[in-house]
Amino acid sequence: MVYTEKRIEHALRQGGYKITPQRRTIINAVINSHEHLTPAEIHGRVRRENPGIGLVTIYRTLEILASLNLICEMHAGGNCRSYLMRRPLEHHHHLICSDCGTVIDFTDCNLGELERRLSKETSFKISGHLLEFVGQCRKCRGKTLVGQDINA
Amino acid sequence: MVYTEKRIEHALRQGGYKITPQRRTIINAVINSHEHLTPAEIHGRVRRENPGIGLVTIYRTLEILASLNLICEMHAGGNCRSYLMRRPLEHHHHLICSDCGTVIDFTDCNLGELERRLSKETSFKISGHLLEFVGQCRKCRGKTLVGQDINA
DNA sequence: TACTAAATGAAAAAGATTTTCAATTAGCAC
DNA sequence: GTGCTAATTGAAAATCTTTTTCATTTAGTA
Ligand SMILES: [Mn+2]
Ligand SMILES: [Mn+2]
Ligand SMILES: [Zn+2]
Ligand SMILES: [Zn+2]
Repeated sequence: MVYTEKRIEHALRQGGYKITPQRRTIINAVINSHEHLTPAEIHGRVRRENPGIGLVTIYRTLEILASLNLICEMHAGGNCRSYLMRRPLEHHHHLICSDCGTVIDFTDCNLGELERRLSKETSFKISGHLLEFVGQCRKCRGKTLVGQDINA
Repeated sequence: MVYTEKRIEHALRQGGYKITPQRRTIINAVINSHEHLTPAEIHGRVRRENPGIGLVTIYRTLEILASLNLICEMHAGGNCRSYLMRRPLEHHHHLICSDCGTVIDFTDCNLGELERRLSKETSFKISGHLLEFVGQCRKCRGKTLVGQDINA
């Protein structure tokens, strides 16, 4: 199921939100990028088409889109800035280069059984999960010799 | 293997860092908490023992401790502030309540095989992973009816 | 005890995100 | 189409978080 502009606008309407030119522009910027963008980056792109648009509107729109599950946030290791990214075509996860930031998507995670067990043991109603592997890409290997575990 | 003050100080010395009263206080604050604390929260606690200590010193010390793998950061969904947390006794992951922020640790993740495959396919040298489940705890359930997927 | 590089804290700077509020506008009723 | 109204927008200010600078202090060592 692909997230087209039409579908996203439909979802917005369903949620009781209005369709404004600003929102249209933002949605297009996000749809048309295959990268994970920060609000500031989205602002930069959106301005090319609509120079007057404010960064605040980006934040507000992204918040709505995220609340409707149309896009979502990404939390990379290292410096924990909030990176917003486009909603992909399907559930997937990331493999991130800790040096250059390259992000590779992958789709299989097989966490269903673990999720079921946790849910049972803790009485949580689990609604999602975040899985990221961190390492060094081929390019970046050979420069440093670190190897850190980002879990805790 | 438990991270006592002594062991952490040893690791600092090994890394070429000096042991200062400030660092001692910060380490103790982190060791003695079973919660995940932000730099500001750590500052608050540390000040009770050493009122003059600056927030900058917290940041600097936490950065060192993280670089030595003695503590690490946590990236929760929702508002992506960087939460620092104490290094637990072993590799583990989190189950987080999206409403009240309660964090439950769990240790099994069985990601070895997936990691090996990814590593092979992408030529990444994988050094760690981050796995978090998000949901609603028992208490918080019954209030709202959301159910979001935090992946992308 | 003296030396020196490392560490500290105050203050400023830099960034990111949120709040406020007056002006504008999308969607709807007529 | 016209007008109404609540939602939306953007500028500015306010908040927060994190980093940088720099003068002063201090831990570790000889
Ligand atoms: Mn933990
Ligand atoms: Mn992705
Ligand atoms: Zn890389
Ligand atoms: Zn809860």
